Amino acid sequence: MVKHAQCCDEKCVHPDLVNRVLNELPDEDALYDLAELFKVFGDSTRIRILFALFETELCVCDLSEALDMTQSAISHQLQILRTNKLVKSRRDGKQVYYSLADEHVVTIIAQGLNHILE
Amino acid sequence: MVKHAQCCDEKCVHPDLVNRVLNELPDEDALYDLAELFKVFGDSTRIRILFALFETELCVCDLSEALDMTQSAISHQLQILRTNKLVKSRRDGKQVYYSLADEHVVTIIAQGLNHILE
DNA sequence: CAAACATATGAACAAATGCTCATATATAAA
DNA sequence: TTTATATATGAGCATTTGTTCATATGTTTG
Repeated sequence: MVKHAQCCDEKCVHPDLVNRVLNELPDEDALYDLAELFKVFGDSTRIRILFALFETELCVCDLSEALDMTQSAISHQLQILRTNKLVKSRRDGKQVYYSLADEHVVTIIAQGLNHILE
Repeated sequence: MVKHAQCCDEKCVHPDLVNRVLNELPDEDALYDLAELFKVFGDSTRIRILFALFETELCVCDLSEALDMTQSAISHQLQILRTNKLVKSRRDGKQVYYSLADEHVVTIIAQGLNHILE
């Protein structure tokens, strides 16, 4: 078997461009956080929860019924949404009501829809 | 062990709201596609690739060096980005150059950054 | 206080995901 | 045409992720 040379072992095709890119790239932390944020939107259960909350605040029980899913599954996903500051909650007696944390959520989803609908 | 009643076995807390939500929810296909789109943004390697392409088109080799990752790893991620129409490619000799497919990519990432930066 | 109900959460498990390694394909150069 | 280089891709593997099940926590009611 022949040992192939790896592409770009040395400075290769466009070292100048590579350097420019490296200078402009946001720091690792920001990139990681950004990916984490989009990861939260990247699940259809969570997207459905967010869409449901477009209308109005809802308690866990309502969400569970609207999306036809286990209360436990919904609660787990709500925790992720809460941790990432996409929803907020308030308790009223036995129920806990969830609502969108801010307008960014709507804007981000709207941009995503734009792309989907071409 | 006591058998606990499940929450919402019957129409529960706000059946009216639940119905309204059900009427307004986009169809399953759209929700799935939307989640798929965000899932693509939800990985820091792919986010870094997209950021790198903010500057200029780059060949696989450049990306591989800029992000300090295997050519194979980059190619695999580029395939995902291509499949989801977030980047486009053109061949020039041995190199294949990648660039952003359209402005939506920039807009979506910008909205994400807004949320990160509070 | 005890019982009932709404929600939260840890553990376990199956499915999805991202990387590596080996290799295939495409183009250029010798 | 043979060889070298750039990119693409399938298989394997380790990690992550979403759901379920059991149970804990918090609140109201009797």
